[in-house]
Amino acid sequence: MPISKSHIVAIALEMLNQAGLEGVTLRRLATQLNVKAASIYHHIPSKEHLLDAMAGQILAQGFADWDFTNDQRDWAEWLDLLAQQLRRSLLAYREGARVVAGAHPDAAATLVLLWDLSVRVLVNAGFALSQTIDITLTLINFTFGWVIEEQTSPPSAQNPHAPANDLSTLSQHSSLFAQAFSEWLNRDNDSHFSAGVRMIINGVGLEKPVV
Amino acid sequence: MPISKSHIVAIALEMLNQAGLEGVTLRRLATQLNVKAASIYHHIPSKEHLLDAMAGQILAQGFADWDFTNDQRDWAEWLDLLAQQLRRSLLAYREGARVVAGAHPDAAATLVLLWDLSVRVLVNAGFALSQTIDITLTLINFTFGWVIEEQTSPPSAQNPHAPANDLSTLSQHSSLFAQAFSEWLNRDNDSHFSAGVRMIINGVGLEKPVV
DNA sequence: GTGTTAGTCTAACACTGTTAGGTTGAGAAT
DNA sequence: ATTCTCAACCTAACAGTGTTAGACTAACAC
Repeated sequence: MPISKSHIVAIALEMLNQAGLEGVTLRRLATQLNVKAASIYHHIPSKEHLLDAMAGQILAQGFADWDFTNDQRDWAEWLDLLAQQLRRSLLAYREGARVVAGAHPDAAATLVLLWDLSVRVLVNAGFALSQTIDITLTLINFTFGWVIEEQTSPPSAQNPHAPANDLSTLSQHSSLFAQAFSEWLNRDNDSHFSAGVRMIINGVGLEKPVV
Repeated sequence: MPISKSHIVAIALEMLNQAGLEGVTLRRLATQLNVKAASIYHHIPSKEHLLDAMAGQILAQGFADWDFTNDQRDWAEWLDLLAQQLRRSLLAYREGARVVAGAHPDAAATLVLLWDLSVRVLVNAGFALSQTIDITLTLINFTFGWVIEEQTSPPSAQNPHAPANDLSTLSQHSSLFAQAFSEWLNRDNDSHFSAGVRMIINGVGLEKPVV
């Protein structure tokens, strides 16, 4: 049975979760496919294209069960749903946010659907056209930045309950910061992210033109 | 005159702006320093450390003229200043946001100062301790996500006035999106970013406990 | 049976980060 | 003045990377 592009991408994503982004090499990937590295080029023109395809697949999987036609949602619920689902999709793979953010944009067909739907929902909710881009871009870029940071220092295997966050290394410097940080640690990452999303959505609400 | 760590980092940053992140290789860097690649290891233990030092330098330069003691600022002005200056610092170098976001956190001493100051300003303004982390993290992660996206597709040399943005490739798919996008293009990137920052700050304002 | 072609292979190229071990030269110690 | 030390550099190599050229094989079409 010959290998196919989708098969290559599937194995590459598996390898991404096991070995991380720098662990995904063409020779290792080929070995996993019972094939030599050069053969991959018969299906994919370059590693860059492979990463693009992986990014596309990550998003496609993350939004597989979505209905992209319903643009009559409440705008605030929509934005929350968008951010939460995007984060979940990126978290599904090790360094997923980095992979998707680093991919060529046209490789992710799912993003087109998301953008289009977001503009339609926001327009239907009464936002001005130009605002719809600002709002969606703000939320999406926030989510990418958040998950990239979230995924850079994953919880160690030794201590799975350690904060998956860069801040832990800073907390020893200032007592006030350390106090704020330790209090902040009482909630989990989901709650932290939701707090950020809530603030953004609340801010968006203030931009809504009165009808 | 022997080379030094700071000299290496300075040339590496120069090379970053000229050749991009993937163009910064130890052999090219050594050539630029009139030295062989192995000699760099006498001053820096690994490329990872070099990238960390570059990230630290990018932030140190971007916030060189800052006073980190004044924590009596207006909280909203402070957050705006933080976001704007952070973005400017990252934009100063090609792929600067990627470099800083990818660095080990403790490599950037400037971030410690920023975090500490931010917590103090927000506490002084009446925010709860745990909120100060949420707020600062939201703004910083948003800024990183924004600038990473902003720097991934820089304006081409052929058409310097083209949008430095991924969205351009999407605008051909949907007419409503294309319309929103073209209207959005009438403003420049600074204005788009400021709109995002403003929304976030407005949302933060709603979280402020009443005194 | 012959031709075509998809799919794989071997071999190599030009790189990369990194290390081991050798050379040089200047300043300190005796 | 001579030895010693050591920082700073060197050459050479290793193991790995993405990528390409060109040869082989097996299956299908006519």
